[in-house]
Amino acid sequence: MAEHVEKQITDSEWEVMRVVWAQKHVTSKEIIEVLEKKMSWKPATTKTFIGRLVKKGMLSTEAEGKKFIYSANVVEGDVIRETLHDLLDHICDRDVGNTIGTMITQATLSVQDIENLKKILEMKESEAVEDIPCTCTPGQCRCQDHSCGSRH
Amino acid sequence: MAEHVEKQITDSEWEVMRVVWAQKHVTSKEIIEVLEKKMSWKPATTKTFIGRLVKKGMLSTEAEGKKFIYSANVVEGDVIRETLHDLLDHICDRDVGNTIGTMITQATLSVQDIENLKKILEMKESEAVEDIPCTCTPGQCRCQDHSCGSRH
DNA sequence: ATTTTAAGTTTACAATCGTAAACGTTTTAT
DNA sequence: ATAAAACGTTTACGATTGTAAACTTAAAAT
Repeated sequence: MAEHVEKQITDSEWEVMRVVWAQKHVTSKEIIEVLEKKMSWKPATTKTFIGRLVKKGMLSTEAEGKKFIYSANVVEGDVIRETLHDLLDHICDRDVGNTIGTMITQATLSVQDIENLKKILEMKESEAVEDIPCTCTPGQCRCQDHSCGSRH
Repeated sequence: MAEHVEKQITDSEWEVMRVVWAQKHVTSKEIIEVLEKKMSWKPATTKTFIGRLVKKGMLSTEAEGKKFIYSANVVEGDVIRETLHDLLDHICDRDVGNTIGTMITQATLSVQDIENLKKILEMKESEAVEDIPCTCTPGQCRCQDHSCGSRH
């Protein structure tokens, strides 16, 4: 599992994928209905995105009976992971911890979530490093100049 | 602080912004040099992105002496927050906790980071909810059908 | 003072994206 | 059996993005 998703998906395509992920296999009619409601897209618009996703290899079609049934070729988690990875590519490694902190601060979490996260953090403790090296390109981060704490 | 950043920035533009954020004010020459090295961009390419960022209002120019000095109109943290927010827009509220978990799992964290995050989590505990309501559009998430745990 | 050089601005151009109509087939309803 | 509806495919078209050359003007070097 955890296939590497090379292809990025756009915001609009993501809307379509969510419908497919939510059901296991869907017809275009269902996708169109959901997004007509949510996004106010004309049926033609949704059709375009479906077509592009099929071309990109994100969706599979199988003629079930007479019409097409769509199913996803990538799992939601992988797309999320890939997106997060892209974001982390834009920030200094030393700043990742703070960014996660921001996320936690802004999120609504359940007691269960917090429980889980605490557990994950504890496991992380074993491999925690004293000082994270900055691997930024010189000129794109202050860490090189003077030893900066995180979140400059 | 924490201005709302309406304008999205593209990956390429982000590269430019990082150079500006790293120094407080830079000349185009410096930006060009850094990105010629890192991205193998021709000077003209970097110039284009600088121009677009100025037009978008992300960068300010002030003629210091004879030439221009660029400085950022948005802080890095806000752009990061905005990007994270956009990502969260694509996933079910009930799944945010897990997504953060994924992030923590994949990140390299320092002992200090873990310490901080634990503290944040503890503070979060007070406002932790028992069950996070799913606010997804019907048809884009399974939570509606049957009570699903997070990460379906 | 002229020529070079550097900086900023314009123009270019293909690829992708958002948005959608039009078209060709196949089903389904009349 | 025909007409109408539905589905997938093509075509369209302006906006944004990545990539960069060309142009203009001002500064620096000779």
